[in-house]
Amino acid sequence: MNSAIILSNINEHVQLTADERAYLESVLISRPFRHDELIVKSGDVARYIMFVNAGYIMSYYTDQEGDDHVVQFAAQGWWSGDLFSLSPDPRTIYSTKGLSDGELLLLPRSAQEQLFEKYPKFERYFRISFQTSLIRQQLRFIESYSLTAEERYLKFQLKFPTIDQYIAQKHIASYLGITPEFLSKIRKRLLLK
Amino acid sequence: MNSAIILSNINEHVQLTADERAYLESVLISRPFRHDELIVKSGDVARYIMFVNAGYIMSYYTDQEGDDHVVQFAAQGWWSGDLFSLSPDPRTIYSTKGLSDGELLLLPRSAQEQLFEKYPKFERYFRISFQTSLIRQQLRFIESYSLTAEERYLKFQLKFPTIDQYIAQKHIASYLGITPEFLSKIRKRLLLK
DNA sequence: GGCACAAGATGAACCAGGTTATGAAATGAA
DNA sequence: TTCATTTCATAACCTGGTTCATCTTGTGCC
Repeated sequence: MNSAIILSNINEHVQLTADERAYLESVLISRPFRHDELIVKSGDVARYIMFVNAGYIMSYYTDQEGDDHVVQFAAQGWWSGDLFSLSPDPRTIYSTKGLSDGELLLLPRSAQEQLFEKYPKFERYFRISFQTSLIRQQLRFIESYSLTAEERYLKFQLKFPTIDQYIAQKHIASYLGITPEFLSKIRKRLLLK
Repeated sequence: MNSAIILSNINEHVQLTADERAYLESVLISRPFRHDELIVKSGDVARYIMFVNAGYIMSYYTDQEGDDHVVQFAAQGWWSGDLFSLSPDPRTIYSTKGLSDGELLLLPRSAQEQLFEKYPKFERYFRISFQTSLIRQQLRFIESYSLTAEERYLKFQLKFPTIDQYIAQKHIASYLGITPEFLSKIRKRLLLK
C-alpha cells in the first residue's frame, strides 16, 4: 500500500514516530474503486472513514422527496466528510460515489479508537482536522446565503480548477444548490461576457 | 467562579481527574456581559473561545455589503462557534453580542494549547466536540437546501422553544436566511392555519 | 458504425422569496 | 410625557431561480 500521501498530510500537523507510522499503516485498508461505482449507500453501517489516496469521489444526501444533494467533492489527499461512522449510530446518511477510478484508504472505526487510545497524537491530528473542516463548513454556509448562484459558481471554479472534467454539470449544480437548467443559463451568461 | 456547568458538560465525554479539573478551573476567566453588549467585534484578535455559563448570546457575520448574517445562537452550556481563535490567524470574522445579561467563561488560546499538551484528555474532549459540531453544521447546511423557509422556521421553534423571547424577529429571520418581512408573512400564514 | 439513453441547452410560464415603502406599535432616552 | 428610534406588519411590485417540455449533443455499448 502506498501511504505516502496520507503520511505527508498528517505530517503537516503532527510529527509521527516510526512506531506510530507503522501502526497506522497496519490498520489502513486499501479499497480501490471504479468510475461511477457506488462505494457507500446511505443507511449503510459505515464502519470506517475514508481517505482519498487517488482519484475523485463525491458524497451526497438523498432527501425525503428522493432528490440528491451533493455535499462534498473530494480529491486525492482529502478525508471524506462522513463522520457519522464515528458517532454512536454509525449508519451514514450520505452516499459516496466514485467520479473516476481511484483508491481509498479506509480507517476502520475500531482501529481509530485504538489509535486514539494508544497514540494521543492522532487524537490531536483529528482535532485539528475537524476544527478546520468546521471553519470551512461555516464559511461555505455563509457563502450560500451572501453570494448569488453565479458568484458561487465562479468560486467553485477557482476552488476546483481541475476537477470539473470529472463531474457532471448536474452534480455541480446540486453542489451549488441550484437546478442544472439554471447552471446552464449561468454558463451561457458568463460566456457572453 | 461557578464551573459546575462546564464540568458536567465535559464529563459527558471524558472523566476528569481532580488535577485536570483544578487546572482547567485555574485557566478559565469569568466574563460577565450585559443585554445588547457587543462582546467580540469581527476583526478583533480573539485570543480565546467562549463557553456560555449563563444567559444567551449570538454570533453573526457581516458581509461585504454590510449585511449581518446570524450564524449561531448559544444558550447556557454551549461553546460559541468561533474557532478562528484557534487557527494560525486569530482574527475572528464573527461578531458576538449578548442577547440577555449573562456570563461567559473564556478559555484563552495559550491556556488551551497548554491544556492539550499537559492533559491529552482535553484534546479528546475537543475532538469529540468539533466532530459533533461538524455533523450538526452539515445537517443544517443540507436543511437550508432541502427545506422551505417555513419548514426551517418550524424546526427552529422546536429546537429553541424558550429562546425566542430573547431574540428579535429580524435576528431569527437572519438565522433562517430570509428577510424579516418574509418571516412576518410566514408567521401570519401559520396563524391562519 | 448505429442504437439507446443520459446529459446539457433553451425557452416559456410560474413561484418562493426579496425589495421598497408606509404606518403602527413598542422601546427607550431626556 | 414627549420625541426619536427601532421593530413589526402589511401590501404592491420585482426577480432569481424553478418547472416542465422540447431539442440537441454527447456517450457508452454491442
